[in-house]
Amino acid sequence: MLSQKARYALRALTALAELEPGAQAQIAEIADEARVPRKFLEQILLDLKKRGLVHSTRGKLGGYTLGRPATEIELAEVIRTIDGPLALSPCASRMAYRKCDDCLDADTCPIRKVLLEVRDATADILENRSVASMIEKPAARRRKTPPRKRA
Amino acid sequence: MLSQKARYALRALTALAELEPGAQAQIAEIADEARVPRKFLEQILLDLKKRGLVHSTRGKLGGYTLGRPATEIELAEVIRTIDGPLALSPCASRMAYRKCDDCLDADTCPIRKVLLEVRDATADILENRSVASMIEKPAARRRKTPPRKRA
DNA sequence: CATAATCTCTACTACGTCTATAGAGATACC
DNA sequence: GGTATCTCTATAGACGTAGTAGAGATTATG
Repeated sequence: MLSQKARYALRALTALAELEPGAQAQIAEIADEARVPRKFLEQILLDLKKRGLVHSTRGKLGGYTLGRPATEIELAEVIRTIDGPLALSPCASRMAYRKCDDCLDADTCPIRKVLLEVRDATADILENRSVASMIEKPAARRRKTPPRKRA
Repeated sequence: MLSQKARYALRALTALAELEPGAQAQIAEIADEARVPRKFLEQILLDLKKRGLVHSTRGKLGGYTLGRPATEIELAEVIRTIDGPLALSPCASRMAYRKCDDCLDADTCPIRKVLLEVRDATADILENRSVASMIEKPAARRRKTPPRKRA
C-alpha cells in the first residue's frame, strides 16, 4: 500500500501541474486544492524539494512551482521519494537493493525471482506515467463525433 | 513491501510443498526448514489454515500438510491471506474495494486509474504463480543439450 | 527599518502495526 | 495417565504513520 503521505504528494504535484504556465502557488492554496492538512503538506513539499521535484520561493509572495515540466516527473519518482522502493521486498529492488536478513542465496531464491517480476511490471507502469498525465484533459480526445455545440 | 510474516508464509508453504507425497511435517520441522521463529510460525500456520491453504492433524504425531495441491495455491492468495489486498490503495483493490476517505470521485480519480493498472499487472503475475513453482527443479528443463553424465 | 507574510526546520505526540514471545488449553497416541 | 503435538489468546517492545507545534529564516512593502 502507498502511504497517505504519498497520495498527498501525488495530489499536491497534480495541483501544481494545473497552474497557469509561470504561476506559483502557496502552501495554503495547495493544501486547499489537494485536500492535505496544511502543516503536513509543508513536510511533504520539503521532501519533494530535496528531490528537485518542486521549486520554492521564500519570503512574502513566496510559493511553489514544479521543479521540472510535469511531463518529466514520473510517478515512480514521486512514490520513491516519499515511500521508498517500489519493490515488495528489499532484495527485489533494483534502485535500492538490500539483501534480506534471512535470505540464504539471493541468486537462487525463487521468491525473489517472482518479486522482481512484480517490481519490473510496476516500474514499467509508474516510470511511464508523468504528473502531466494526471491532469484532467480540458476537452474531448479522440471522440468520434465532436461535442455538440450548445444552441 | 510484503511483511516479514508474508515472506515466512511463502517459505513455510514451499517447505510443505517439498515433502514426499502424503507426508506431513511438524511445526518444529517447518520452522527449521523455512527459518521462521517457531512460535511466530504457529500463528502463521493458523492463518493459512483458516484460509484452507494448509491442513493440520492434532495430537501426538500431528503435523501439517498443504490444503490443496501445490499447483493450486496461488502466491496471490498467500499474500492476500497474510497482508491483505495486493493493490497500492484500498480504492484500487478489486477483491476488497474500499473508497478512500478523502477521495472526491472514484470514477474519475486519475491516481486510482494508474493504481488499478499496477494492481492488475501485479495480480497477473501473482495469480499465475503457484507454490509449486517455488520448488527447486530437480533436473534441467528445456535444456538444449542434456546434462552431461558423469564419467 | 519595522512589519507582515511566507517558506524552513526540528521536535514532539498519539496511535496503530509489526514481530515476535508466553503460556494455558485441546487433542490424540501410547 | 502421560506426553507430544496443535490451538488460541494475551502481551510486550520497537517501529512507522499521520499529524501538530512552534521557533527561525527570508523577502516584499510601506
